[in-house]
Amino acid sequence: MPCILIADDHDLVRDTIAAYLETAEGFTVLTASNFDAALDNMKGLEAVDMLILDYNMPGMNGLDGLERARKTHPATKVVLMSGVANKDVANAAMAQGADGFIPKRLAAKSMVNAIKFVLAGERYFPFDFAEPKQAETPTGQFADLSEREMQTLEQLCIGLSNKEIARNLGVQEVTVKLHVKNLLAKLNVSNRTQAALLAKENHLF
Amino acid sequence: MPCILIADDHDLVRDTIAAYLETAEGFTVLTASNFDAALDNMKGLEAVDMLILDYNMPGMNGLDGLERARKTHPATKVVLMSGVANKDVANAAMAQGADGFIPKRLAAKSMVNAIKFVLAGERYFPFDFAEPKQAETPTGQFADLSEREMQTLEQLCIGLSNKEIARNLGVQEVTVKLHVKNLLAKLNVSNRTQAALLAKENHLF
DNA sequence: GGCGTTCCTATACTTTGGTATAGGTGGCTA
DNA sequence: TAGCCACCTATACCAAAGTATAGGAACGCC
Repeated sequence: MPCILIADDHDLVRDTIAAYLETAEGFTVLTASNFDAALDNMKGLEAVDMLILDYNMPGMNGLDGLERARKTHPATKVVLMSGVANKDVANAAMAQGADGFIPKRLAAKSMVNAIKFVLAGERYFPFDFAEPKQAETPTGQFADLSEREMQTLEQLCIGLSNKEIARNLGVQEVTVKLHVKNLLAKLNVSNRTQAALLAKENHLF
Repeated sequence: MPCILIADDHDLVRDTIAAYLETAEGFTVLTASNFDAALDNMKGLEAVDMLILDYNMPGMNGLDGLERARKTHPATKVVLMSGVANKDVANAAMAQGADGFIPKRLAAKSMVNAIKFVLAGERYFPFDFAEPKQAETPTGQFADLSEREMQTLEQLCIGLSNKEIARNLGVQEVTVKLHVKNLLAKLNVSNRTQAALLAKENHLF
């Protein structure tokens, strides 16, 4: 029977998940309330098949905890769990060798499926994180770009020059320069390349 | 008990998968050897929970088949299966509303897990497709960049100016300009923004 | 009407980016 | 040894990008 260690500083969250995995699935479940306690717990017995780490937890220190856990216990599957983390964190975690990433909004049944997946040797990555649909109203920093500035940004994102953009938008080059200048300020970046990169990172275009 | 319809023109593949799902999991499995036969099969009974479509199959016509299947049977989960398709196809399929994508190289056990996933209302997307690791030797156009040019490109990808790059690399600004000019030519793009975008698209940095 | 906003244009300017040409170093290789 | 290549530097020039300031047209809003 698989043995799972859950480390999360929220007692309620940790214990309910543990209880669910124990009763519904029959897993052996250990718990810890912070990162160091988790590693301590694993020292005694080497039979922990999976370690579930809360991303926001004392001692975790972002992805450092992941790295440390993987180094000290290479045979144990390590899965990150988070309630707030975004796609980038999940991607980074997977890139650093996590065996899975569990958003807390996942249904209990799906979480179990994910865990089984990982125990079977697969890696679990929640689909909605793969290409998160951008909110129709652009988020945060992009929200207060004007119509024209947004169109300009779009052209920046294919690497066009001011002249080309001017032609495409049917305005003078000076106007494009103005738009560029303004959008750089609004996005808080210092040149067009950074603006394009930023927009791409946020999957705007 | 879930009812699954598998459509694949390779008899061996189709029937072994069907047999496996029937015996090992107890699913009810129907089969079809091309796309139109699959749709015909579904006309009679409305109880097909999941439709597994081979991406390369007579009548499938790329992602057209996916669209047609989804329109005519909105209640049925549709999963695409392929032995050769790459990440882009998988992404496109998921974007068009497929409930899952199964590469044929998946272990049988994992495939079952994926199917259960989808039947449970999740969407399955194989992790290795999410961020395919770039070949260590940079592909094609990036292959003949020199060491320094590659380093320069890396800095371009965070939107730095020539001056900043020069400082970071410990050389004069003119030298950076030279590297930039050369790498633009090698990558066949016309400015630094396009170079950065291109590198990012290929997940170089 | 006056006000604020977005959008457009203009002139003028500085900085940055990109090209061209030339030359020096060191390493590798035929 | 000669030749190639990656790398660095220099001078010079032109094009593109970005800044600053000013003003006009159109719109909605109080």
